Amino acid sequence: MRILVVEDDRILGEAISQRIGRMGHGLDLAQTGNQANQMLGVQEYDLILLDLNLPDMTGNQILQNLRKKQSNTPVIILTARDEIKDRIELLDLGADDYMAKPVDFGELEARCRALLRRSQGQAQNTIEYGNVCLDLQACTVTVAGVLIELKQREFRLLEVFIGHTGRVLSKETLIEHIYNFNENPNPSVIEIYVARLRKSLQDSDIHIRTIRGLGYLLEKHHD
Amino acid sequence: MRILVVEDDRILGEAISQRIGRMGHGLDLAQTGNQANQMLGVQEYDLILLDLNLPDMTGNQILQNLRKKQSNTPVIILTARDEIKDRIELLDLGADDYMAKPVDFGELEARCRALLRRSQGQAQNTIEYGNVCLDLQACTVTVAGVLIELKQREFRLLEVFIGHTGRVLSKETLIEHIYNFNENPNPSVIEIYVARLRKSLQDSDIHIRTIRGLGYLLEKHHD
DNA sequence: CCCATGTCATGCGTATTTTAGTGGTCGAAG
DNA sequence: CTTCGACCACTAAAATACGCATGACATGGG
Repeated sequence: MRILVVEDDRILGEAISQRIGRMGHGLDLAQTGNQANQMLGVQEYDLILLDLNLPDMTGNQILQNLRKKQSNTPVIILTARDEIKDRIELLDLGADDYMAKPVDFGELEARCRALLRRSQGQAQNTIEYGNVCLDLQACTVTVAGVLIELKQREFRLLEVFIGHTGRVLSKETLIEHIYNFNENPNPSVIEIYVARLRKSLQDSDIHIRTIRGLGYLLEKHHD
Repeated sequence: MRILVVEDDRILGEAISQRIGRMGHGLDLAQTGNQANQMLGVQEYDLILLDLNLPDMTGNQILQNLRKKQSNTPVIILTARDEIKDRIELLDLGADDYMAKPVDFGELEARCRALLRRSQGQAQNTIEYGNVCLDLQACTVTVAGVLIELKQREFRLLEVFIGHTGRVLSKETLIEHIYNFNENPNPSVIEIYVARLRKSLQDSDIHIRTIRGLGYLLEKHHD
């Protein structure tokens, strides 16, 4: 999962980044509205943490901008202001949640988990597809109830696949979801991880179909 | 949209119901945990407002119960307690949001709207023409509901045809649409792909008519 | 320093795309 | 009505791009 943190306060931004980073997600930090908009133009995110008070524009504008593009990435607002009116407006604008500063990191993590879960169309902390079950918190995977070992990257890849079932995912798209902005690996690394994932999933009833020239597609097995 | 309100306090429950009802949604009110579980067994809801302190069981149990059934209906918790710990647990249990009592009705409405929007927002990106249906995300095509296999180029070509129904498309135009600027294939490749597409579409109710000297035209079949 | 993990480079096999070539069809002009 | 030329359909085979396996090379934490 790939998360954008928009926060001008360097200290707070870094603190959040660290915390989120430890959850094992790809993460970008924008310190101005402009920067944020640029990044949003280039990259699709799975979650956005948005500070309202930015030096160059209000979080409001960023949010409007985002929704205008038909994006439905979940957004959590961070705000020092606690006037209910504003919050309502933001929720109506398309924010999904908000938190008042000072931020309680534990709660922030929980809310991130809840929203990420929802945007994947699941309301549980484990995602199941076929006989494969991901535990997002423990970062473990079971196939038919048997625990299997996945490396971090493999796990994240599988997470993206299961979160986008029914969609063909190109190597580029997959890279965007499991790498940071400043990382530019060769798209062929995806081939490697797909290969490893396939090996790990060979006893499961799902498999990754390659669609030549387009990407990969997660499917249930039907022999 | 159909909403379940679980709230034992009669006054508050009615107030919420009225308010939500005015948003134009169908609504049921449960005053006990048992009642709630019963209703959840019979009816599928699009959103649940759940009071934590019920006479016969905790909201917790209802939530667990719900998630055990693989339901991913969004849930908003209503709670008088405002200890952060509890809230985190609930979010982790699969709640999507919470509000502290006393409830601000404006805010409640806004949150409901946000969650409903999100759960609806999984619109499918498909184009239909006749009995042919393109899924742009999965890059798949069905004819009369049956999945057919198309190569990448064939798919793109069909996409262009369906996106320009009622227009005669010259080979040159088609090439411009499915090739990059720097690629300059022989215009006759289009003939090949049209031939292959025709073969794939022979069981459909659309066909590609040749207009000699001008190009091709996608039409619905009428024998 | 060593091991675990992640990334990259090479070469091979195959699926897809493109070209080439042959024969067929259409339509206009004689 | 016939004939001619241009355009189109179709097959087979060549060329290419793509994906995969393997192993070598980085990197970073213990």
